Amino acid sequence: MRQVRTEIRHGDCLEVLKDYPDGAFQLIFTSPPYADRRANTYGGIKPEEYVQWFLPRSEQFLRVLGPTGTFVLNIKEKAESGERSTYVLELILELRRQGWLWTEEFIWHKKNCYPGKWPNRFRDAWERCLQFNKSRHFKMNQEAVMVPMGQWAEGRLKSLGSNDVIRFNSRVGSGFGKNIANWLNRTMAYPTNVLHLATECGNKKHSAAFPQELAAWFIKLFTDESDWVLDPFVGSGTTCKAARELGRCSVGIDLVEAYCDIARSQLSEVECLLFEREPEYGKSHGVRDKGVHRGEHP
Amino acid sequence: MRQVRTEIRHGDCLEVLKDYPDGAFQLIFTSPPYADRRANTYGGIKPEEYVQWFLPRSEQFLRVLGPTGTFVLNIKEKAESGERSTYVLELILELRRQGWLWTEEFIWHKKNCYPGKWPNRFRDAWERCLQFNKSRHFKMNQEAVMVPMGQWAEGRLKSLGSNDVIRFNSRVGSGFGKNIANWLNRTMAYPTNVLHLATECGNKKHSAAFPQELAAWFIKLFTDESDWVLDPFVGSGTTCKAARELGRCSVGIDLVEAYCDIARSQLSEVECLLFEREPEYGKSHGVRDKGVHRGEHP
DNA sequence: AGCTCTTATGAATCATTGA
DNA sequence: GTCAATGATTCATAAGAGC
Repeated sequence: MRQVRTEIRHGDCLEVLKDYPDGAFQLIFTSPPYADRRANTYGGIKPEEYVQWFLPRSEQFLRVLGPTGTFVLNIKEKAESGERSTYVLELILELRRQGWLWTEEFIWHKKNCYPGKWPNRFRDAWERCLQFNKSRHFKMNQEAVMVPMGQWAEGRLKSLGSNDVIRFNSRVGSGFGKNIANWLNRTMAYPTNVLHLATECGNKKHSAAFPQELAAWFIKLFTDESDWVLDPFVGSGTTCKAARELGRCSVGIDLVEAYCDIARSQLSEVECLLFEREPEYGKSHGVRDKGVHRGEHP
Repeated sequence: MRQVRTEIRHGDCLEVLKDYPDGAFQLIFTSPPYADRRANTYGGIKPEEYVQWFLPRSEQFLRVLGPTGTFVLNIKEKAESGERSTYVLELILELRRQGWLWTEEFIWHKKNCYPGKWPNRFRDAWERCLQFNKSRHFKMNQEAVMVPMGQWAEGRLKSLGSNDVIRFNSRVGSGFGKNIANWLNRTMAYPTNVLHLATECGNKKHSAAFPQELAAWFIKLFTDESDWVLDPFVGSGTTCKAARELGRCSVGIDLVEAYCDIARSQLSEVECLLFEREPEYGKSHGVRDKGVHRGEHP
């Protein structure tokens, strides 16, 4: 493994990103401050101002993203006076005008969503993960996120007894054995555009807006090892933590200094884990940077 | 149970709905022809013309919907030359300008989605069910769609077939029904805004665009018995079938005569089922109309 | 009756071909 | 070129056949 670099930068991504050259990143994954949420820390952008606040920043994203890169935006509009806000819809339309291709909308189904009961509304159990690209020909490693097949195949696999295994071992190449071999290869299936993930519970010191697995899924899908990942609203650092554990370099930016501190401390824990694991494999992973780096560009 | 009336009307809903008075319906549930889909039967509305095609019709929907009524639109944009179409987003924005409140967006997660493999896209496993209202104060029967909690209840609920649901719906208040009601209350939870349903496979003579359970869910949630339900693009009649089995009156409209015929024949089967089931409960359900009625307004 | 296994079939999407 | 039609790909269901 090559050296994995991780930078946590304090500041407004609109300004900080000017330090980075064109096409520096392969993936931008972020969950921006939602309109009127986290008002105490981010100043609470109003829904009607959200699009105009976002566009100059996404212009920078467009610049620093590589030609085959992907921008994934995790967002969900709130309900306000009985209605869903429309600023996310308007944002999608404006991002297209800015030059982005709106490739796909993934659904993150929150298996354990926030509890509550209202007379005219059920609990909100999903968020959008909007995929944008600069080109139709972007990098996508579909095999990296394959999942075990459903119960239909599961049932069939269970019924494969020792006879079948013997037959498989001894007769590969012949017609029948070959069929089984092909069939065994098909125990994994490609996922769909609906992701089922539970929100991480509050056992961590600082709850993240999304589970690390969500960031990890998109990182595996849209980057290779040593690629650079950006989270311009990094919060408690989940994206960078996921990137680091997957051997991807990353830059996380946050307006709030306290969040940057949290992110750095979380990343130090990752570092420890990596060192502990190393002896298991009996070889150096080349992880020499014990702290979290700052200021070195991709 | 009072008489359940079901009308299947042939024609363009834009014209046919002029026969119906203001506020005649409590729920409009429909899955309109998607842009560029079903071109052979519906003429295939182009994405860029879709909003302008839809708006005059939704203006009629707004008129015939009662003040506490709900309009649920099942729709999904296609992917075209690598991008998702934006006409659904634009439609939502235009419907708000027309006077609708965009109350909620439910996600129908299609457990068995269409297969396929592409280099830059996974299979599409979800559709939108957009909820619109005329007022913040709409009718919503949350208890009618409660779902089993956890595995223990799930196993027991499997044995509860549709007969039991009918029994539960129709006989709450009597001793037996009350016990069921109590038991249900302890083991049932409110659902979220994500619905997990499989598309019905081609075992039926004519495949519907959505499973009957999807229509039934919204009918139970947003109407009472004897309320009127409208599906202005009724297709093979799934909405009216669901409405009828739940004791709701309904009007289904379709541009294609052949679809109207299918819908009517499906409804005749419902009629037979209702008559067959009746002796089980030893009382009249008041279903006297053996055919499918036409022309009588709510 | 319960099982297993086979098979048909979808509101899909993209690349290619032909007008 | 731009547009329409066709083929290849693929997986969760449920009906149906066989034991």
